[in-house]
Amino acid sequence: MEPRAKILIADDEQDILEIISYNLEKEGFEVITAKDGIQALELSKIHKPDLVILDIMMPYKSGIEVCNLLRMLPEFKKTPIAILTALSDESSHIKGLDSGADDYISKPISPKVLVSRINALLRRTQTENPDKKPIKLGNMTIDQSKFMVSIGEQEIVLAKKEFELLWLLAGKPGRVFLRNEILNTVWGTEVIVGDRTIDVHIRKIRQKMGIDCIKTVKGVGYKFEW
Amino acid sequence: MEPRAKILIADDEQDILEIISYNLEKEGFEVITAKDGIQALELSKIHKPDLVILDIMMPYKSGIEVCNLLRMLPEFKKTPIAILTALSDESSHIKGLDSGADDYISKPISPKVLVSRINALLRRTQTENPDKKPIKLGNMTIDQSKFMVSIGEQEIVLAKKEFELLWLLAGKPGRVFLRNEILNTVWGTEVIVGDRTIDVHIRKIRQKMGIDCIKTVKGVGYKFEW
DNA sequence: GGTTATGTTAACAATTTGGTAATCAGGTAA
DNA sequence: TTACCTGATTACCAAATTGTTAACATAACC
Repeated sequence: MEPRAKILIADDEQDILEIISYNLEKEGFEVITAKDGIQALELSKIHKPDLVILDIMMPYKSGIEVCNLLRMLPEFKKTPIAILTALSDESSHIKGLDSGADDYISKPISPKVLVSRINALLRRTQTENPDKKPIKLGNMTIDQSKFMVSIGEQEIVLAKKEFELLWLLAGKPGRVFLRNEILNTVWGTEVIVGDRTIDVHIRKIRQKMGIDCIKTVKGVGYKFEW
Repeated sequence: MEPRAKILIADDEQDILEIISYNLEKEGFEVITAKDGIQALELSKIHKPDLVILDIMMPYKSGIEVCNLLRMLPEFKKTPIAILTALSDESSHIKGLDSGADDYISKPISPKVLVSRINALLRRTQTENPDKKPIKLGNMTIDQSKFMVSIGEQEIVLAKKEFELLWLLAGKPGRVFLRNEILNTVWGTEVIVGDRTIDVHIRKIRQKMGIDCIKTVKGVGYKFEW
């Protein structure tokens, strides 16, 4: 498995840290743990995680304080931050969101649900962030930062979903992506869309690209082939 | 549309069972209902559902007990299990998640929301098997992730069933697969197909491959031999 | 040679996808 | 606000592909 995102998680309960780490690592994430607010801040600066999960109740600095401090650093302006808190504590919920956190997760939470929320967060920001390198195949370039595809001199503008779909397929040319995989990656596990949605987007991409570089594997899925 | 998942739902309230069944069947699911914990267990063993929904409060065995017992059976290790419970009952929330359930759904819930959570659960688990390593034998490669067979430079395109059949046989070269084994693996136990179906597919594979690498073992089955 | 299992072919059934247009949802400008 | 965009999704039917069956031919085995 290719390394996925780097996640920093801060909580003062060792048990929680272990359970969450275990589950995230199983999913292919790289996990960094911190056991208090100060450590969370320091480790964040060192490791530059792609996602930060902060418990509210921590020694020295609360999750909310850490969140606020991180947001002041330019490199964490856009990093997704999730705040963990006990179910009951409604008032901190509000504070948490005010502090610029992207999600608010109440404990207890099942590992699977946690993973899917993390995926959702990463997806949300990864598509907005101009941080990935453009894909180049022959005279074609797919540039995520500009949200643009060019073939030779010609520039093609794709809509968001179209681009995400193409990005996914072109990321591993030749590999067949099952319809389910595509749904999970581009649309996420939370949203439900009909069967034909994928086809329509594929069609639009083909139309705009002019060249048929997306092959249908009937009954299985789609693949990109240059 | 190919039949979708088989869902077992257990609740002691007849009304709930009916409402949920109705809505799930309308969505194309096959629904099995159980009215207590014991029945839920028995019917699960018989029908092997793809997803199990358990109410917490049930006679004889609670949903959590059933969940724990199911998880002990190898065939239910990975089956998604959702626990249904009344909104108020927070403590069971925790127990429910500890019991290895994949989702926790609080009643009351609208049919639409329920359906979408079921879809999410199914999708999450149905995709988990992305790519296996390609089979390589001499100059032949069978790559499941690319859904492609190549002999030397030549690429051969097989249809879905053809590929699955070849994948099975080539997975253990030399081993003879009984016709029944093939049916169970490629077609599944639910579908009934006639005798000649396998032969026809075998023929198509032989035809497309050009080389006869599938040997007939008369009265027994087929084997792959390079 | 008779019997049985498999091979072959073509027809048919079922499924999947492509294409088009309608609808929905969210944003933007007058 | 309203009217008007654009993108996303759905609906629907046509077209293509795939899967299955049936019927008959052929080969293997006794």
